[in-house]
Amino acid sequence: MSATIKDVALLAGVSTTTVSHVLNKTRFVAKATQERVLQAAEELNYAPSAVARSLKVKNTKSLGMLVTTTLNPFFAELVNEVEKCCYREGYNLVLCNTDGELEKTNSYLRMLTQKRVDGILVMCSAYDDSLFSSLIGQRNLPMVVMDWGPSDDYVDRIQDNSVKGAHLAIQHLIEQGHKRIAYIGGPLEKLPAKQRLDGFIEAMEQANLGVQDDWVIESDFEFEGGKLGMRQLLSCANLPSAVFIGNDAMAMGAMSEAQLSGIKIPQQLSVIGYDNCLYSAYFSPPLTTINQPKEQLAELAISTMIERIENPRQEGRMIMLEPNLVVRSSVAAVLTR
Amino acid sequence: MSATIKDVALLAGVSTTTVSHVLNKTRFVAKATQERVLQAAEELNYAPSAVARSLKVKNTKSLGMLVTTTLNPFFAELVNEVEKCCYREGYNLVLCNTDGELEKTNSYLRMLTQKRVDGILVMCSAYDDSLFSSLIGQRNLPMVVMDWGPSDDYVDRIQDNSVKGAHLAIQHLIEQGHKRIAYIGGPLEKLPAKQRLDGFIEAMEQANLGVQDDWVIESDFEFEGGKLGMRQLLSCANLPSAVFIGNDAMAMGAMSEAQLSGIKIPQQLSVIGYDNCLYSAYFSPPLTTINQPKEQLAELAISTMIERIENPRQEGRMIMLEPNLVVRSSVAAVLTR
DNA sequence: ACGTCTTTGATAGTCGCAGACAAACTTATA
DNA sequence: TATAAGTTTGTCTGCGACTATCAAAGACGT
Repeated sequence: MSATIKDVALLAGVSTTTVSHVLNKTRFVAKATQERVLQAAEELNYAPSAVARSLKVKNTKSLGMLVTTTLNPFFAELVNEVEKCCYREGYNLVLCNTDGELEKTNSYLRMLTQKRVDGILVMCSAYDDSLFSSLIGQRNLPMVVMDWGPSDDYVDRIQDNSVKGAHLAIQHLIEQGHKRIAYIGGPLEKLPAKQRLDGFIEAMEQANLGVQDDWVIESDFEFEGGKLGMRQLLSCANLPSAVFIGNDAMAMGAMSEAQLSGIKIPQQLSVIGYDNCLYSAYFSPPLTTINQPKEQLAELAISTMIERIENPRQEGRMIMLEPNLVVRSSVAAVLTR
Repeated sequence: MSATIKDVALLAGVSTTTVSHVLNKTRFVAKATQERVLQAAEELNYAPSAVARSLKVKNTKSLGMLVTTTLNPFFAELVNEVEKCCYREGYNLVLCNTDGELEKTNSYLRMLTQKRVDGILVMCSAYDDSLFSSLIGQRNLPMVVMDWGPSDDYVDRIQDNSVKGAHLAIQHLIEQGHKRIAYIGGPLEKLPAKQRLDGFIEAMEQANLGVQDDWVIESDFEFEGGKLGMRQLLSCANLPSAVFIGNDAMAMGAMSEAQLSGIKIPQQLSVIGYDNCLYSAYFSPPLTTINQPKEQLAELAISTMIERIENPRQEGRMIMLEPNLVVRSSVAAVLTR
């Protein structure tokens, strides 16, 4: 099949050791020899086998990433950032969509350990006991969890501080004069969804505003879920003046539904989202939302990962990321009358 | 570090051969022995090293996917489908975003060959000579190209028939009574962009409709590009009654911009997109667009890939996919007066 | 008791590369 | 001239799994 180091050595008239050394620059080799080797390699179109190399050096320079689904733009953007960091650091990224299925997750976990990836990034956002137990089975494998935490000292965690994000959103609405605020959120078994709800309630209470029961709606973080959530909200006897929606995808679905019902945004209904995905600047009207620092998140995840790969014997760390408000045009000021 | 086959053999009191055989079911082994082995493996949390295995069996059960950027929802959806197929077939997917940079592309190509992936899926859509020459350097590696074709008999190609898609779009507009039709497309060095433009012009000519020069705009397939394209279109002296936009991302940007300028869609301006991304059903109004059969595309790519892996010595094939029209609400009928 | 089958297990070589150890050769120094 | 020191390159083993080839043990017939 493809040429091996032996072929190169033969052609260059040196030992395989020498070839290995010039290719990896791992010891001095006379200029002339070096050139002979390089030329032989070139001539044979030689590509060193990373699999043989990995067997020897015990690392693969690849990372696995477990993510619910990249169909969600937020995850897609995050994966994109992660991939960028990986590339920069010389790693490959093995993409694993779990689709929220335990079986797929376990299967991938098995594949990844067999493939001897150097580490696993987890972004599944469900704090699910069964997943947790699958994970701890791999405890020897460096792992950083990006949105929920098995409370365990062996993995690093990065949290997005969704409670704060929700506060920011509600504060903004309140500052714009809103008092009647609804919430459409994600499934509560996902930590960010839960935190955003908690933050919403907390913020409302702090402002002495009531939260009406049928104004808090649990949905699924998807486009369609937003649409359905809005439909449900619109069926309420009285309507809020603003909605805080748990992520931008749902915000899109919700706005579409509301506008289809003839509701003007933001004049009749203000909307604020969460995530600040790329496309939220192109909604009609452009979406005011809470920004998650995705680049920073990816950056941190990878640097933490690499640090842990190089030094596995440290205790799990927990890093908190700060969200911030991005004002666009989907929130209107309420006229005080 | 982690347990090896030897450890398992030792614990089970058998030879490594036996362990290998029971794990791979490659020869009959007494039930009792089998169970001892399995139990030992379990006890040691044994995960066979795929890297050692790969070295011997000469395949890695992983595929590389070269894609411009998964930031574009169309690619994201496609990657998602591809990943699904890979999983089903027992392959891992190594995600490689090229960002359209030749250097990154080459670097990834090198990494992938070194990692000895079993094949490479290419979805870069630029028919760029330099990429082409990088690719043919890897001619021994199974490859399927999903949206443009190095005219070469060594790779398989899947084409989306964008010319036809453009025809479908324009036909639909014409049927709805439109005669004054503009076009905002992608960069012409990308084959689909070129084909969609060609199809647009062809369809217009067949209908004896003129295409006004400043109504065909070349942009970049991104959200912002759509916005800019629309801005440019709106600055024309006279406006069309409909726009065909080269992909859904640009359609989103364009619609946002138009609506910000107070133009009612579809009443004052009809819009038709291309790709039928998940989110296009949630535009305001929901986008009429040309559907690309993404699942089928992924399916075909993977099955073609696997076939070629199993039988590398066949000549390159070319498969054509058929787009279809999805009618939603962004195109209005023109009243004949 | 011996040979022949059948069933099951062991030995050793292989994949391609890295690196510890050491050899060969050159030059400087006593 | 012998020896030390330095420079450059080579030999050989092992990473962890697979697998071809052998070998042992038991069943069976004669």
